[in-house]
This record gives sequence, C-alpha cells and structure tokens, in this order.
Amino acid sequence: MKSAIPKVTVQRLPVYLRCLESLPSGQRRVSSDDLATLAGVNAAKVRKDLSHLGSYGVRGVGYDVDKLKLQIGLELGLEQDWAVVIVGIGNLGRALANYAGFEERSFRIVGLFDADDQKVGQSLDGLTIEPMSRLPEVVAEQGARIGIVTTPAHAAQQVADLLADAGIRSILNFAPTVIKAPKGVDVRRVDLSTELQVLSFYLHRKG
Amino acid sequence: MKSAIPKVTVQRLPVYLRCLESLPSGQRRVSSDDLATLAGVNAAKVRKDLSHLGSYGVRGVGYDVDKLKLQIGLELGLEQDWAVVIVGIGNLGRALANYAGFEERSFRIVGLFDADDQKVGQSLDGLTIEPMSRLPEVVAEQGARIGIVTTPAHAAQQVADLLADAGIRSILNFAPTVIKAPKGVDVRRVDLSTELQVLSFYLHRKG
DNA sequence: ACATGTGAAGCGCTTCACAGCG
DNA sequence: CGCTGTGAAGCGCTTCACATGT
Repeated sequence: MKSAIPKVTVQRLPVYLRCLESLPSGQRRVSSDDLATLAGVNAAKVRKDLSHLGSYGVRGVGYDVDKLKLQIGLELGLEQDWAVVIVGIGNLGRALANYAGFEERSFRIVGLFDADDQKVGQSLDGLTIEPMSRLPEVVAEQGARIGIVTTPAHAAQQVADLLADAGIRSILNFAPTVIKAPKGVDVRRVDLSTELQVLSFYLHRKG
Repeated sequence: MKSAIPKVTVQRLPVYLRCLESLPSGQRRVSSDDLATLAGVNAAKVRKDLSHLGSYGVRGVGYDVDKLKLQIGLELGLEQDWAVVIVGIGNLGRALANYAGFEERSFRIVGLFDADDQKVGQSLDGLTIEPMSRLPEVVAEQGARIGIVTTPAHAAQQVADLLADAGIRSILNFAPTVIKAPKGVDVRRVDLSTELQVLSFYLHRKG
C-alpha cells in the first residue's frame, strides 16, 4: 500500500477522478462496483488501484466520495498549478489552447510559440503567440514544466530538444512522429492516425 | 505466427509503419535494431511483433522496407478507404476535420455533424456541417464505419448511442468522459486531461 | 450482512539468449 | 558472420476468492 504505484493504475486514476466528479453532488459514498461500472472496468481492479493510495474505503460501506476525490487529486499532484507551454499553433494547437485552458484548473497555459513569423504577434485565448527565440525566457520566468508539441512531424524532434534545453520536464507530443528526449524528460504521445489505424485493424478483422 | 495478434502489437504497428515511411527513399532494407531505435522500443520486441505478420525478414540481412510497409498496411486494413464521420464541430472537431483529412489516405471524412443550429450549414474542409437528424442517412449512404466524437462530455454518451444505431462500428472518443457502446462497437478514448494528469503525477513524484 | 483489502493464481507481454538460416 | 525468429524465463497486471473489518 505504499510507494510504487503501477503505471496502469496511474493512467486510470484520472478516469476515476472524473467519474467521481460526475456523481450527483448529494452522493457521499460510492462502492467499488458502482465506480467500476462508471469507469468501464472491473470492480476488483478499482479496489486494487485504490488500495495503492492507502485505505480510504470502509468495509461494508464503500468509499467517501469527497475524501477519495481529494486523495486522488493529491496523488496526481493536482493541488498545485502546472504552467504549460504549447509549441506549434496550427489548428490543433489553437484548439488545445482553448480546450485545455478552461477544462482543467491545475494546468495553466502560459505561453504559445510558433516558428512562423506571420503567426507571431497574433492573440489567442488571452495570450500572444511568441517566436521560438522567447521560449527559454518564458519557460524560466513562468516556471513551466510541461510542454505540448503540436508542430508538424518534421519539426517535432527539434522542438522537443529546445523544450528540454529550456527546462521543460514533461512533453505531450501530438506530432505524428516518435520523439526522443534526454533522461529526466518524460514524453507521452497522442496520435490520431495511430488510433484510427488501430480501429481500422479491428474493423478489417471482425467485419 | 498466425491469427491472434496481441493488442499491444497492433498498437505498435502504426508506429513502425510511420518509421518506415520516414526512412530515406533510397533505403531498401532495415534491421530490427534500426527500426527499434526509430520507434523507441527494444529490438526483440520489433522482431516478435513483426513475426506475428509472418516471416518477412531475411536472416543475416534484415527486412525489405517496401515489403514490410505493404504487409503492415495490409494487416491494418489500410488498403481500403474508411469513411469517417465527426460529431461535434467545436475547436477540436474543426482541427481534426482539417488535420485528419489530409494526413491519412485511408481515412476519408464524409460527414460533419453538430447539434447547434447555428453551426449547421457552415462549410469546413469542403463539407457542410449537418444536423444530427441527418446522421443515419449519411452513415448509410457513405458506408461510414468510424465515428469521431468531439462533443462536450455531457453529450458524448447520447451521440455514441446515435452513432451505434446509425451503423457505426468504431468510435474514437475525444470527449472527456467514458462512454459505453453496445457489443460489436469498439471504442477508443483519447483524453487530453488524462494525459496531462499522468504527466503531473510523475512530475509531482520525481521533482 | 456487506463491501473492502489482499494473497494467490492466472494471463499476457517483455526480454533474454540462442538456434536457425541466408 | 550477421540478423532474424522463437522457445523459455521473467515480470507486471488482472482476476479470483475469501479473510477482514465494521
């Protein structure tokens, strides 16, 4: 019940958190069975996952909704604000600047960057698009730790290197390519084409 | 070396394919080691993954790049065109309509839908945004099998149900909620907040 | 009585290490 | 010799089943 939380559990905690937030505000308790149904997983998995956070359930009763929300938030580090920069302000970058900005309290977008001089200076979501040369300065000033890459594939690796050099510790890569980052910099990839191709595989197979 | 390809392998095949496509056009062969480096995985994994497609490598030499691209494409069902509809034309829906449209040959966007009457009739990426009532008709006419959900969370389940009823067999869900679909309908979730929260967890932990 | 927490078994993926083959 | 293909071992996650606690 201590330190090492399995990776797969970490990936499910945000889902549980969202399910808890979707409960009617009057509901004080929730069982592993109910939460499992909401999250689309099996109840034993919910209990095992939550047991990694410590024992916050009551046998014979269930989990206290508010305590559990708080505990998951703490575990995920959501009590603090994370400053985020976005590099590559095309269609997707624009969408994320708006989307991510209001959706999540813990993530604050503090900088938008693009290599295209025509875009620099434009305003978006209350921020001005800045040139790549300003990246190190803004990251340092704002204490940004997270960078979102929404550039074309051919630029992504270079941008990732610049982000790492500037002090970014985690990268969310939407560019359709694999990027390498130095040790200590975490990269997660979100790839539309990959997802479509996986769907294609199963469609192709099953009918 | 036959039928059952592990899920994890299916998810990596698109990555291998992209790595192969990024090779200089003169390069005819590639080793599992090289491909592994490009894809950011271990060479044994590449060989095991590719062995599920059959034996397309030559011992002592490597894999024929063109043959391998063809074979992966066939396995993923990319030789055929998949008709795709997008429901929910907000910022993200708009971005995907443009992005996905030109990026992938195998996926053709054939319909854009939104519940907002103000958006209906607008033009985007050569298509006109249509009302939800037209969904069944368009899906049937165009033979669409894949649906992309980019609605707000509260509308996603209802939209998924409508898609399933209309004959959609695979759903890519960008809405920040878990959706349930009937048997035979495959759902994949892409969730920005989840990804950010996972990054937050590791940042929080490691420093 | 009832739902959690958890050993233990089961399962699938990863990795190793080397046989097999050009 | 070099690199693939693969049995086998290793590892981590899932699921079961029930002891535990209220």
